[in-house]
Order: sequence, then structure tokens, then C-alpha cells
Amino acid sequence: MPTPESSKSASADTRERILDAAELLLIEKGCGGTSLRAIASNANVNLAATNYHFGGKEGLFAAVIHRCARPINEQRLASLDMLEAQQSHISTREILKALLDPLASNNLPERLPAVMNRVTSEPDENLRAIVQAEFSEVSSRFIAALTRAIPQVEEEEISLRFYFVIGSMLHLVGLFGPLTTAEDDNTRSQKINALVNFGVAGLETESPTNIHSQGTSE
Amino acid sequence: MPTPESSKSASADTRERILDAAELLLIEKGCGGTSLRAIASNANVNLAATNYHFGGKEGLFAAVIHRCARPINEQRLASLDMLEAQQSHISTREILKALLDPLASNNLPERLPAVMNRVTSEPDENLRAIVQAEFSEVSSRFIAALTRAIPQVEEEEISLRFYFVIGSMLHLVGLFGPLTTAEDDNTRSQKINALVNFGVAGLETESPTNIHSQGTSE
DNA sequence: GCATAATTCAAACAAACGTTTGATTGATAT
DNA sequence: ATATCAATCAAACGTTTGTTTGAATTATGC
Repeated sequence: MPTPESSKSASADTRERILDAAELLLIEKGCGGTSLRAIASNANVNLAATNYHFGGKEGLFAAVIHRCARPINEQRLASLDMLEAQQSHISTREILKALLDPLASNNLPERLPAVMNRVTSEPDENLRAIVQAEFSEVSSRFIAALTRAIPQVEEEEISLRFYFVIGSMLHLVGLFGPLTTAEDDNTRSQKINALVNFGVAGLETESPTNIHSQGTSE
Repeated sequence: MPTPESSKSASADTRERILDAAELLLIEKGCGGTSLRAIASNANVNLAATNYHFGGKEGLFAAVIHRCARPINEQRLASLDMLEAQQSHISTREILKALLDPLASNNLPERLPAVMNRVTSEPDENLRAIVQAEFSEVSSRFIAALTRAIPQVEEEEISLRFYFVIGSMLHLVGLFGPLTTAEDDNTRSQKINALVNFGVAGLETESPTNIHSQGTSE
């Protein structure tokens, strides 16, 4: 955005103002708890503008999700592409860093983790489908990479453990606080790093199928 | 009134019918997506009954949460008590099994995991406080036990990793499906067991503080 | 059986919701 | 300048929301 003023059309400006306001309110109040009136008020636009530009409440939130998820997922896939182009064998740690480090980067919209955390637990069917579609490529690509990196664990188990990592990640970004305005980025990086360590160990562990009576009788 | 076996008072019966209906709708539609009218309709009670017995929507959901969380948390604490009474040193696996095995037990209300999954991601401040209070004792007790079981990892790190396990658990019970009526309990047990394996490895791993240049330059 | 309290009920309340409408403004191109 | 289209606006639409009311019903204590 080189030009300081009025580089784009006025309509594009209101579109972004609506998205910004919707994003913040979505984080704080959730999807169902955010009204179009509150969005329009915070964005200083007319109430009807949200319907005019996005076709409805659902279309608006889909746009918010897309705008949030796309850059971070592109960065993840780009990192994975680079790894796969450079080396034949990639370590579990490298893969997890490609997946999780973008969450600690501060040149990304810092509200992204909060949006993800809020939106991945929405009951609404349509929104769930939107979220799933937005992350399907990342999931499949990273599961495939992990399956190659950890040949001693079967793919189905890898897939399950990958979702454990995702669950830990979502829970962690929920602990980041609602907005974390310029929170100590170092602290955040440390926690992300702790999650990488945790995930590497969990992913690489051998399933104790030959367990004798390890389980407690209950 | 047509019920011949009226052991309890009629009011207690409607109370439970309301709780049952609210629980199911809470799972499917979420907290904000469930109306008192839908609850009253599904429970075959008058609309005003929900306000009469629970004082309002918030009190009703608090009661649902309490009724769901109490038995499983009591079972968790009882298992931990037993472990600590029987042996001086408890393994990480035994602790995690005490925490997670109740989720696979089928003599517990099977809708409990779904309720937990739905309610731990609510934006409403009051509900979040209720949930947190309901699980605070379990968290502190299990973190303390894990800290003793894994002395080579400092307590703050243990605490963080514990929340990783909780995040994985919540994500997993979300994958169980909304209601999982008599779902293959064996499958569920296998997944819980996979989570135990994953968590044990992640919790016990040494933090690579002496990491050289393991991290990829990005 | 009678008084008293607890519970259920139909009805209504004000408020907030997403969406739609039709007029009005602004810019664009001929 | 004028015709044309995109964008903004105030206002209202019909629903649905949580909650309240006061009468009717049921259970309880004596």
C-alpha cells in the first residue's frame, strides 16, 4: 500500500473496514455472539453494507476466515516445499517447525491465531465446512510429509497424532489471550518451541503394541 | 403424571428433563445457538419452567456443565488418589490413564466429551469461568502428580505440556462425532490409548536446551 | 378438608436479530 | 452534460430471543 490515500476505490476500503471489525468482534464474542449491527457500528459503515458486499452474515465470516487463514497456510506450504526441494529426508522437527513457526512470526496478522481458535470450534455446519476446506491441503501435505519422516509408525497413527498436535496448537493459541497486542513475542516463540518439542516426541514414539500389563487394572 | 413410578417429585423430574434436552441441544447447536424455547419444546415442559428452575439461561447451562463434569472429574481424582495411596512413584502413563481413560468408559454419560468440547471454547466470560472452576482441581492435582513423575522437566514446562495434552484431548473428543451413539467403544478406546502414548512421549521428552543448529534457518 | 406453598401454564413483554427495500449519492464513460 | 452503474443510506420488515407476569394447577402440612 504505497499510496497513502485513496489508492483503491472507496468500496474496497469499506470492505476492509467491515472485515477488520468483524474479525475483532469474532474473536471477542464468537460467531453467533457478533451481530451485523455491532460490526457496522464498529466499522463506521451502514448496516446494509455488510449484506451488500458479502451477501450475508455467513459470507462475511467466510471472508474473514479466508483472509486470515490464507497467508499463514501459504507460508506453511512454502516452507514445506522448500524443505522437500532441498533435502531428501526431512526430520520431524523441521516439518513441525514449518507448521508451527508461522504462529510466532510477528509480520503476520497477530489476530490470526485467535480467529483460528474461535472458528475451529463453531457448531455451525457451513462454517465448519469452510474452515475444513481452508485447511485441507495443509493437513494432507503435512500428514504425508510426516508419514515419510517417521516410517516406523503407520500412516493412520501418524494422522491421528497430527490431529493431536493440531489440538495442542489450537489450545495453545487460545492461551495466548484474546488479542495479545504486542505480547512478548519472545514468550510466544518459546511456547511454540515447547510445542514443537512436545510434538516431535509424541509423533516419533513407538506404539507400545507389545505392552504386557502396563495398563492399570481399573 | 402418567408415569406410574413417581419416586421423586414432579419438579425434580422436569428439572432433569430440561437438563437432558439442554445438554443435547448444547452439543448440536452450541451455547448461543440453543434457545430456551427449543429446550422447553424438546423437554416437553413449559417455556417458563427453565427460568423458574434455573433462574435463567446462564444458570441452566452452568447446571448442565456441572452435571456433566462432576462425575468424570471425581473418577479422575479417585483414580489419582488410589495411585498415590498405593505406590510411592507413579509413572507418567499411569497418570495419563487416570486422566483420559474415563473418556472411554461407557458407564459414564457418553455425551460428556461432546459437552466438554463444546463448552471449553465458548466466548462467554461467565461460562468460561464456570468451566475453569469445574476443572481447576483436576488440573492442579494432575500437574502436581506429573511434576513428581517427571523430575527432569521443570514444573512450568510440565504445566505447559499438560495443557497440550488437554488440547489434544478436546480435539480428539471433537472427532468422536457429535453424539456417537454406541459408537464402536473399541475404536474410542484405541484412540484414547493412542493419545496416552502420544502424551507420555511428549511429556517425558527432554527439552533440547542444548540444541546446536537443529532449527532450520528460515 | 383446608390452608399454604410449590409448580405449571398461556400470554405477553421489550429488545435484538438478519435481511430487504427504495431512494439517494458518487463516480465513470460516452 | 447526461446516461449508467456501483455504492451508501435511513427506515422498516417479520422473526426470534430471554424474561416476566398473573392466573391456574398440583402437591404438601396440619
